[in-house]
Amino acid sequence: MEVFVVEEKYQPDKIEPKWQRFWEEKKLFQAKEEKGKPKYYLLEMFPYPSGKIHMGHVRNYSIGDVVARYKMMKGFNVLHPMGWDAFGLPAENAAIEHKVHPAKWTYDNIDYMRLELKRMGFSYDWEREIATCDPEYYRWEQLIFLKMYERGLAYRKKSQVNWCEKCQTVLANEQVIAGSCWRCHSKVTLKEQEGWFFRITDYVEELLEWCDKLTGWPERVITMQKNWIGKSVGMEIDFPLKNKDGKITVFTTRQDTIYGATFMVLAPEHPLTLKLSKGSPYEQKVKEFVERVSHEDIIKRSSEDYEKEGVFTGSYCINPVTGFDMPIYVANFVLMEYGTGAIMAVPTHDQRDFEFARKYGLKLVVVIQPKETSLDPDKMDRAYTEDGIMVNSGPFNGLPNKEAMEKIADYFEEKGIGRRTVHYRLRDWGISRQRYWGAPIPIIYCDKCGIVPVDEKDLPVILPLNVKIPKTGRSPLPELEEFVNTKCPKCGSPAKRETDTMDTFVESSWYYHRYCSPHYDKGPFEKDKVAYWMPVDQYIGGIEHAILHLLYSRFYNKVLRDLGLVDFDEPFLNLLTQGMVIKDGAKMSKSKGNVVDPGYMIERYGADTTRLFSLFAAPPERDLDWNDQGVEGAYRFLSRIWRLVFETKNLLLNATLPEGEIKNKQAKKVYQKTHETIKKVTEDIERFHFNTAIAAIMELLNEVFSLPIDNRAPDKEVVSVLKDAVRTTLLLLSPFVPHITEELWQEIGEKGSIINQPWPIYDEKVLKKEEKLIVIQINGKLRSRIMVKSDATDDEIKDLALKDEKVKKFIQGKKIKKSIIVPGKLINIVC
RNA sequence: GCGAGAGUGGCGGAAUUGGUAGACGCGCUGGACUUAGGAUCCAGUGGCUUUUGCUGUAGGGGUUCGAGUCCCCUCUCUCGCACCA
Repeated sequence: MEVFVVEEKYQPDKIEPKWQRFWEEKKLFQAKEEKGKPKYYLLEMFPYPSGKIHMGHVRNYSIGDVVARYKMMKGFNVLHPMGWDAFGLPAENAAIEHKVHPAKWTYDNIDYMRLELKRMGFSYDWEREIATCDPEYYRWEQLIFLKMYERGLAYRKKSQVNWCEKCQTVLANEQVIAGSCWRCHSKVTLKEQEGWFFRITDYVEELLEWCDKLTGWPERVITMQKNWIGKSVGMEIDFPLKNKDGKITVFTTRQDTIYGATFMVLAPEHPLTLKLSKGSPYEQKVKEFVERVSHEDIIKRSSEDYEKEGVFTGSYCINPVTGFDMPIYVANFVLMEYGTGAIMAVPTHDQRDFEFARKYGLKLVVVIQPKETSLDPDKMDRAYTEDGIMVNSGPFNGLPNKEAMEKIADYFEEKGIGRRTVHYRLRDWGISRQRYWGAPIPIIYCDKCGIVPVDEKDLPVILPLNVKIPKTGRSPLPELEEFVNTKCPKCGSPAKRETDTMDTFVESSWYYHRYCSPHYDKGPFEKDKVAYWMPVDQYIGGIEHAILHLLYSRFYNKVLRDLGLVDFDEPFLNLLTQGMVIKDGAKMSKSKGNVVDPGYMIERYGADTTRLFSLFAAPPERDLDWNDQGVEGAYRFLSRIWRLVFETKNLLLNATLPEGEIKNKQAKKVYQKTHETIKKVTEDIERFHFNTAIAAIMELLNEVFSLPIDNRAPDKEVVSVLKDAVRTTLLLLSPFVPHITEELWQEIGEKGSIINQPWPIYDEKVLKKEEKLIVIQINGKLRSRIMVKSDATDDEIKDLALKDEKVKKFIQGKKIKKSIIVPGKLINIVC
């Protein structure tokens, strides 16, 4: 191709703002409920307005934008909203550090980040923008809270809670990651405190069951949710105390081993622990032990090398099936939170019990024998936890232990000493936060009437803004008399408001419903609009919310369903979890100094290049390795397209599209490649392989550059193929890089926005080639390649292959045993 | 420990159902144009090798006409849960 000097250079800063303005003025992304068009609700996890967008956002939202724009071109009615998860701690910390009010800090950040997102050219319907710190948002959250309270789904209780000293607040179990605070990573301690809970455990079975029906979710996330729910099926069994009234109830999943239970172990927090030792010579020791353990933090107690220790309480209980006197111990490895806080110890068949028994010289009885060998309790060096045949187990002797499980359960239920039970690891969701910057919990405490919900007509309970945030980080609300002091809605006497605020995960549990009718002022959302748009067809966000936000949202949606507000079971049909953005082998972070600022990238290379690189460098689920030279490559690619259009612009403006058979060989090749690319890119976008979709377009462009174009004596046919290829390239590329494609679309004389164009379709007929490349293998090894007619029969292919010079050389003097032909691909000759 | 996923050139990554391993991009090498090149264009680029091949997808074994892909064993890494009774 002849090279001409191009006056116009690709300068993204000149075109990007122009098109962003154009989209906004034409309201191209405003979604309306429309019958006759299939709806598509595309949602990306909304950001916390921390100040600036980061590369993780850029990646998440670029992925989403490709899907949104693609679906629009495919004829879907797309809802693609954006908003702000605007309550939360960093606003308070900023207030302390910079002496600026959390509200001002938050809204300033929102203003700045909205600008940044707009500079990226994302196709959001900004009319639907919401900020969760807006009373018009959280008033509905408070209303839902009241409905939940009415139904007993929100309740107050005193319990051992996770306390983050740095954040000065309570955390839900899901928010404690390996003993540390999910937000600030500092150590979490246990604390007795009263607070509000959502009864997520009421929905535990449904949440678990639906895990298997969420076929559009990554397996990984499903597994994590299942593990978190932690269902285990077993029995509760009663062990009567010896010489005392009462019993100890244990939970076990191994009732088949009960004949081998030789001692009992209680959690230090178990109510019987101190009682049982009272008055015995062991009382003091037990007290000291319990005291010591209770001061150890969660991290230490759950660490791998935590030594298993215990103390004898001085009491015994009786094994209900063997009559054996079981000494009762208290030990640090038994958790009060799980099961009943007491375990029957079977040292022969549980490794922990085994170690404990050896340490304190307790009795071992084998009750399950492996098939091959015979276990001797004195010679065992570890517990036997596999399956086997029951021994020393009275009426159950000789049975395989798996079979005995049910029989023992029946037997215990008949005798009334045990019952089948199911335990879950999932606890109720603690939503009280002792922080200021959150939605107030709409509850009033009255000395006479007790806990009284705020009247619905008095909502919202507005978070007062005229406060000073104390340096300690403690909430100013309890000291704020004008907020705290109120009247009891029931009896009218002076009363006090709840000063805890809600966990910010409550806001994010229903924002996607609110997007459907964001300005509705008669309820949380308009039912028919939610019915039209929901559920979310595609949700995109980080894997870090695999449990937290995604489990809470599933729960919340089910609550809304049971309140009669929505009529579907699950909020998110399909989920895509994108990987982290990495630089120099580590997650981008300020402390590591490897942060790439999107603002700088946009300034230097433009939004299109930034988007293109973040989509091209890795498939969405994987971590993305940020590479500055890779960005250059993306910019270079866009510059090449730019140049191609300007070099051929005059030809394109007057050209027609290809018609009929194309004679020029090279042109025909490009024409076929164009159609192949449409097919490939369409399929790749559908399965979220954006990197290979972009690679395919790059290939097409490389092919286009091979066209024999003579600017002075242009060949009509060649130019028509060029025009078709350029148009197609722009259309296929537009979801990835919308600005440059809009600009060039206009340059080649096309009318209107490219987003309003239908997605290109390929012609099956064009894909059919007259000749195909057939690979020849001999004994599975590649030896030669031949071109054969597409309609060649197997015999013809075989003949041609055997005539091939290279093949002849390899099969010389050998007998051909057989040949395998894969149509259109290869022939393998076995000899 | 349990569960899930992964291991492919110097690098990011392709190979959708067992059928040409390394698409595409980065980097690198050589060349062209140039006062210059960190612009652009052309050619090359897994390793070894007498250009004839041999070898190669963490390692070992297997199934198959044919294995990166399926099966078994081992190693390494990442993530999640972690004394869960």
